[in-house]
Amino acid sequence: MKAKSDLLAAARRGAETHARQRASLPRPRSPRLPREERRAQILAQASRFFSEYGLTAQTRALADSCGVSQRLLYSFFPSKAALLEEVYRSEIAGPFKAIWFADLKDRKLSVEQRLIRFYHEYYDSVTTRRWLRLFLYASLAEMAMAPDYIAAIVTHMLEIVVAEAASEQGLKVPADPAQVQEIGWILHGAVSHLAIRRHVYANDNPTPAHDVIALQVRSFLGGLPAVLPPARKGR
Amino acid sequence: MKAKSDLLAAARRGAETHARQRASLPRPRSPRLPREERRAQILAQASRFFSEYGLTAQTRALADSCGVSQRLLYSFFPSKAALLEEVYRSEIAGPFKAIWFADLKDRKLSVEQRLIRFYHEYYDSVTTRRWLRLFLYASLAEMAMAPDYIAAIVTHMLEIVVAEAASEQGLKVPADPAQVQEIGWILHGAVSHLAIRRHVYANDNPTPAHDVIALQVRSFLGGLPAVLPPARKGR
DNA sequence: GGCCTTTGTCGTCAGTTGACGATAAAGGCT
DNA sequence: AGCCTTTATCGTCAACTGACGACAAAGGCC
Repeated sequence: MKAKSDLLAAARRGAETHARQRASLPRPRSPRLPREERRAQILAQASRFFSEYGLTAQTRALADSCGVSQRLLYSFFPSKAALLEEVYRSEIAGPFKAIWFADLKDRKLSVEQRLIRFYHEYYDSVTTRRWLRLFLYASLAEMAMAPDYIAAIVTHMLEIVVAEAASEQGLKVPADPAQVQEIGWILHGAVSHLAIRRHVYANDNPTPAHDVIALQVRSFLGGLPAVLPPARKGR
Repeated sequence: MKAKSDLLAAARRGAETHARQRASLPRPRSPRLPREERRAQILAQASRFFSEYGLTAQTRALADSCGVSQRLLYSFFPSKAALLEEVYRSEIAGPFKAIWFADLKDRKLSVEQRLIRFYHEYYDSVTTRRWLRLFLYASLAEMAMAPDYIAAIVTHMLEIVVAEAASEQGLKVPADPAQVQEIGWILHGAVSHLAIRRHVYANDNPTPAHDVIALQVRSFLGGLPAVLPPARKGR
């Protein structure tokens, strides 16, 4: 059982800290870079790093993984908390593409085609290992941003999905937005949970994720008449 | 923005450490308890504590929240890692009730009734805030138990659910168990994600959880013909 | 080459943090 | 009460950890 003894070490340290210290190699000086370039590099590495080892992982280990001294971090970010905020801001809302809203409403394609295409892209570019783990770590630590993100973006998206699907099948959308959202969450939750299973629970299944998503979309659309009433008149 | 400055403090410490130290009150001596009783009490508090503040929260803060000295913890558990293992073992597989397997196969009720009843109980007694947060913290830290739990229990359960639902609707179950599981995960993932949203993302929606679950079950059953082929012959 | 701004590192401090040896308080037993 | 086993705490150690003042190295510019 590898995880057992490593659990704390992995969670707290974050990486092979001290690897160099122990060997007492003084670490080759990092080449001079323009300020913004170095800052971007550190930020990029920080998201990888904290997404893997958690928000409590240490600044020394992060600096090591960036190949710079720990002190340098503090010339770009006033504190670790500020760095974490920056990582979160740049990584969470970033990958969401505005064009998806338009694509979801594009009636040149069937709703099934639109949903499958959308969730394929969503799964590949939003719910990546990195994104998911950051989002979960931040939510668990009660940085109150998960609700913001969900409220601002996903909620709107769910309503579009349900409206389009209902319209195509001649079903009536409830007046209560909370009700509409929970119906949209049926599909969105299934896809999100697939990502969590694969990226966080490491529950691997040989079926390709894209095939599973197509399955989920078909199930959702097939089940819609069981949860929505028929529309009043013809349309 | 409360979360900002508290983020690290909350994640690392865990509670109002030092509250007493600062006030320099010497903490009233804890009453003598039988060994097993004290041990159970500490274990119970430890699950509450670590589920809230994460596995990296500190033993001193835990001891404070138990009302005992930090040293006492080490007379019951050889190390923090051992304590965490114990917490995990006692909390994760524990709430799963063997009787659910039998209830799911009880054909005196419709599959819809069985699934709604089962997932109501599952939601209330397994995917609690405490359970979920522990499970997520442990999975993120790569204690390799999530796969164990899923493999041992959930997988079996998914196969029963799909078999029962398919049978009732005269649908054929694929020979490939991976395929069957992914179909079961459509519903299980939706329910699990509901729990994550409410307990971890703090995404509250006025709709009662039990109503949402009923909705999810109806959607799943209604969508089944769209993902499973009809059975070969009559049954 | 000398100067000077910018970039990066050293070394250290104060507060933590897991762990544990030594010791004290409880309370049962006689 | 005196003794002894069990339970609980004190005090401390060594490693860790966020933060930062002081200093060194680059490299452009004249």
